[in-house]
Amino acid sequence: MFRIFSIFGNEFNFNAMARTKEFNEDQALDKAIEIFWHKGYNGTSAQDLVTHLGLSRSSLYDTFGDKQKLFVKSLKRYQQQNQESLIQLFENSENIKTTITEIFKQAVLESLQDRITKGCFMVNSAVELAMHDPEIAKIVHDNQKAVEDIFYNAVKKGQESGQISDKQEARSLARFIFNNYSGIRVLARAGENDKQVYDDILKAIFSLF
Amino acid sequence: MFRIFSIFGNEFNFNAMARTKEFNEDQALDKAIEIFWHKGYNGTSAQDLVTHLGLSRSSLYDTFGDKQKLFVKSLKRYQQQNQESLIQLFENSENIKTTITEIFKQAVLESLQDRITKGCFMVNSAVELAMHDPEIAKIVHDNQKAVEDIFYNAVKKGQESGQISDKQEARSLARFIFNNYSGIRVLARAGENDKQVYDDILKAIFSLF
DNA sequence: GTAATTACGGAACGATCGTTCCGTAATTAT
DNA sequence: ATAATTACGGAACGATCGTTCCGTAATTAC
Repeated sequence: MFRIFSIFGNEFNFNAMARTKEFNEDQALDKAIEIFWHKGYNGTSAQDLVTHLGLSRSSLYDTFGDKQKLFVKSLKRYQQQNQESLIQLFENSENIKTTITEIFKQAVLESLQDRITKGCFMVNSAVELAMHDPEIAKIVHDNQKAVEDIFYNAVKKGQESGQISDKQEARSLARFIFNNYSGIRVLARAGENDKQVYDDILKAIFSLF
Repeated sequence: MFRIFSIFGNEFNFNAMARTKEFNEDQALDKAIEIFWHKGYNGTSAQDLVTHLGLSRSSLYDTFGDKQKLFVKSLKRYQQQNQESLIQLFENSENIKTTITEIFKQAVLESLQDRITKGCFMVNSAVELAMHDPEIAKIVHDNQKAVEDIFYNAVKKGQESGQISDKQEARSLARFIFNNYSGIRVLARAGENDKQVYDDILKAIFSLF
């Protein structure tokens, strides 16, 4: 920090140093994502955060402000990470339809593998908080639009290259895909672990295009 | 209440009467459904319940046990009500596919009309609680199976009468329909109020069968 | 070293949580 | 009227909530 005081026309420069943080902020945020994802906002106590993040109450509050601010920062980070990996998947994709099926199959795999099925942090937050917290609502809505657009661009590209049937409008298909992705994540969160249920849904989805 | 005491071989019958409840238990449950649906389990305080149900703490606890028991009873009642109305819809249906579209259109209407969009109480509870409360998980899972079966029977009937294409397996289609219904309810809970988004999804869904 | 600043660990705060308890009201058979 | 029972209103409980505060540790320019 660097401060300048001016007293009676004389300037004094103070360049005082402070103790360095003993933890990495991004790593702490990743831990916060984990526990908020698992337990939800209301289900996660300040003590849970202290324990799971491994830093003291004061450090936690000094760094992130309060519980709501930490949650918002976690959710935004999660959003950004997922959005980037989604974009990358389509950038490296040779066949759009195959990539979309891979995305769904991956979601199903996660649902079946995870001993603790967490669903989707964004869907969970939407259901728990969007209605009562405008800031969360905006993040959820922005995410929806962003993901929808990523699917839209992918579908459009797929239709132009003939990989995807153009019987459905690209925008409609993108929204349809997003909707089914949400549904599957809810199913996972609800603890469904019968692979056949997911496979049946995927079969129906991908017979559409 | 009726009690029998036996003292030294003599039986004494006591038939003592008590004050009558000033509220209707089912009406109170409906109020509980409302507020739990709106605010979620963790978001609803005991004071919220007292205020919204209009009865005292003691009456509330005497009647329903505790908050979790009241929630379970509310969710079960909601499940039963919805299941019955769904069955009735298909019993009175002349065209299965039309009825299914009506169900979705109704969900969309509710999402757009409600000033406070509550989504679906079952979906909300699944996301918030199924993972941490086995009793809720069972209700959610039973509901999923029951609703899936209702759709399955309806689809099968529709396919036999030629109202629904039999290109899709009935079981697969039923699960697909359920999945999209969940998705739409999440969208509503997230506050989506652009009719075009819902219409696009419905268009895609119903082009499948 | 000293001064200045920030990080840390943990105690402590007031508020709210879900729940219990108590005194009184209501009800009806006796 | 009395006895027996349950319902009611509201105060009160201990526990936990999110948050703040304080004393000490660490860091670096001077």
